[in-house]
Amino acid sequence: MALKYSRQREAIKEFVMTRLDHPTADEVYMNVRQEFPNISLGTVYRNLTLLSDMGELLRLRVGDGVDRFDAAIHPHYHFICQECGSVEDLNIPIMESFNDHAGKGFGGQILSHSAQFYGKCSNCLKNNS
Amino acid sequence: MALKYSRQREAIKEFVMTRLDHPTADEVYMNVRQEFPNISLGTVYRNLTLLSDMGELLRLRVGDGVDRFDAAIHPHYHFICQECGSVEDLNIPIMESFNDHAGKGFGGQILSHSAQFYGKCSNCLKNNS
DNA sequence: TTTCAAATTAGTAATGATTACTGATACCAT
DNA sequence: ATGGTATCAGTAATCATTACTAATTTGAAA
Repeated sequence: MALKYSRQREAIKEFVMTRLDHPTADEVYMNVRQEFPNISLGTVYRNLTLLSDMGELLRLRVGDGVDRFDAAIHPHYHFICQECGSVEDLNIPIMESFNDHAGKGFGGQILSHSAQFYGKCSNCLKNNS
Repeated sequence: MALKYSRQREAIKEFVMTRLDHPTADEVYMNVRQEFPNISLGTVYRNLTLLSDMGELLRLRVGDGVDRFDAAIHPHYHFICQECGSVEDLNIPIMESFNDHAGKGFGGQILSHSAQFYGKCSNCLKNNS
């Protein structure tokens, strides 16, 4: 099971890296299809999973039932717009002390956390809906 | 579409309220079936969704691909054991200032957040696996 | 450069969670 | 008691994701 190069995997990774939003497998599929018209959705999923497992991508689950993929692999928080569903990275550093804070009076051991922030993105604010 | 009483819905809500862990729809189904052997999984889902929409239950998505339901409807953080997958409530208050903190240098408007903490639960710590 | 085993692919079938549909039943105001 | 409608059980459909398989691609050794 030594890893072998594949042009499809390369294109998938390249595409995710160009995006600041957090494309779903289907969005990746739709776009990579322009370069590889016969690529299959299974190939996209397999490679996204592979790249995530290798730590070259982040698999993101923000609770909308679809997996999203993020080329920014450093730990960070996410913002989800309640209006349009868009997902953005937030630039504040991870609050490490939050782990200890949450562990007060808790019997187990807390090692990490993730957080999602909700509200309106700048676009939806502008269109004041 | 006035709401009508149903014994099934009552039993579903009752069951979730007795539980401190966060049962999935299937777990609710398995248990309510003891009282209503013919209840269908669809009925369980419909009522869990209805109760969540009415704000009497919380629908929880912690990223394991299954929806969980929580009778503790006040906002609170969750802990997920990386060992056994169990989900527990954390008793610390929501850190409201986190919203403003995260909004620094962000163009949109942050109204709320959720957070999940990961590690080992007390049970798995005890069995030091 | 040819060769060949192993990894990867495209295509498709299978899975698992959830939702939608339908005719029968239960609730409840009149 | 009755009639209208919400709810039900049962089942089919959907959606995201994973698994399977025969054919193709890769890359290291001959």
